[in-house]
Amino acid sequence: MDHPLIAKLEQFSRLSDEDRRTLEILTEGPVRRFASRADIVREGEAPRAVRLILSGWACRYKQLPNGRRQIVALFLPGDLCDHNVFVLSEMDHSIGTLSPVALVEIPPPAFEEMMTVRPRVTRALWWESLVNAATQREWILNLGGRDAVERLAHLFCELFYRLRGIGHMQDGGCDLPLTQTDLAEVAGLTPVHVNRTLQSLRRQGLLELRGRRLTIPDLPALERVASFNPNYLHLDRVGARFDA
Amino acid sequence: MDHPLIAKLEQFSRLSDEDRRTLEILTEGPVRRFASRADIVREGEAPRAVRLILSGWACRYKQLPNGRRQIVALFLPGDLCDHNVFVLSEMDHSIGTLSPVALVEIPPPAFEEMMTVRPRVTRALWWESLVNAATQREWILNLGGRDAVERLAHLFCELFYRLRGIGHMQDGGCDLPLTQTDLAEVAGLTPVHVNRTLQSLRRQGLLELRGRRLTIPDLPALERVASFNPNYLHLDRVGARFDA
DNA sequence: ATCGAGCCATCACCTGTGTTAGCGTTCTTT
DNA sequence: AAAGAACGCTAACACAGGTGATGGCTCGAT
Repeated sequence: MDHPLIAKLEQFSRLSDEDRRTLEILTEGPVRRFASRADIVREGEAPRAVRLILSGWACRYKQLPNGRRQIVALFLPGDLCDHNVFVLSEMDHSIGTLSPVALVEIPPPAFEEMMTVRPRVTRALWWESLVNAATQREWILNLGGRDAVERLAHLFCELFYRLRGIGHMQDGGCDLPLTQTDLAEVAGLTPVHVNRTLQSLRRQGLLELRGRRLTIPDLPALERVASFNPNYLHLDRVGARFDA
Repeated sequence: MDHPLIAKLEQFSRLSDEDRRTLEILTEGPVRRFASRADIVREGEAPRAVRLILSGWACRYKQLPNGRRQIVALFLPGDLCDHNVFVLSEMDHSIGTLSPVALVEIPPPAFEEMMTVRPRVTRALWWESLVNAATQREWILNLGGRDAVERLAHLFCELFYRLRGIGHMQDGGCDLPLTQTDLAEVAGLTPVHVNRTLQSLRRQGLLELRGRRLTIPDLPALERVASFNPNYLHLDRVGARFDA
């Protein structure tokens, strides 16, 4: 398998062999593995290292006193849990897995040293954190401005682009470990209504969803339904990699 | 009036006279003024400088093709529009004013130079950008997990803390330039329902709102209604400034 | 002094989503 | 092989919030 962080950053800028090697060395620490549905960090704990997801799906989530849980971000392979967390004394949210996950923890000093010697990588990492922020904003728009059908359609469009960027889409399809309850916690809906909404998307031929496999037969159509605009992903070099 | 950025950063760490002077010099460029309801930057434009709000209220917003507008962040005096935007080639959202605004634009080189010579300020700026990210997450939770009453109550709690941090709360009250339509665009509601909800908050004695002035007579009560937890604002030094 | 534009308020009605409950299937565990 | 848990699906009903329309107030422009 290709290195997911390198694959991700190369969507933004071309990296030299030297850059790539630096990233490989940085992330070759011991691999930590987590079961599905386990917590990686909990709200209230002190942040320690920078974490890189190597495989599997994870999420940031926050819990309300009434028991409701809201997923506020999804982590896919190649995603970093914010570079500078260690400035903060306490986590304001938890990070948990949605499937079995493998990750490495990058020691902050190694991270900072790399920033001084590899400017192109540093710039690419700034890009990645700005894209994260933009994605958060898009989720706010999604929750505040779109109805259930548009909201789920938008989520699947985003996942399509993000998974393709790390080479996880094969012929319009991907593995989707999320349950309908997970989707509900992402979309701010109830599981029942997620089910209704998925039925509707399927009936319209916008989605196939069998077992743990998602297929998007007609991405442009889905994008139209979602009023999806990928500009917030800032995929500057995408033409170089995916055009015919 | 005190320097709003310095006031803000001192909620996180104590700054030296030297640090303060550096920040003052950095932000003493020409002041640009905008009328109320004007755009500062538009989606699609290339980002240029780092902007610091000196006075007035502004917002990031995104527009849906159906005309709906969603405010995804509020800027108060002392707030910076992300440090590193200039890495991106194109804005994915617009920034507009909600009241008359004065701001300075900090040239990126000056910014970067400061980062190399004033580590404590740099750290404080990291803190500020992490707090921004945390606030975005909290807004996602707000939209996804809370009903209209809780949502508006939460917003007013957040504004209380943020305004207090920059010295803009006087005896439990502040000026609130937002119209009910603005509140609707923040909270993902219709203006009509915002009106209903404000009535309800007023009837419960949680809020006074006359003219452009907001008073919160009983913050703890409002916090309870909102299930507000200020941990996401990471006000590490707050005890040093506001305790009796 | 008058006009018009915002803004706040209110009403009646409608609809998207939540709630509760139940059933069948598939996976896991033993 | 059996039992239980998790998950997907459905249905009937309830309600929070959206829609559209209207009136009154305030305030700046003419």
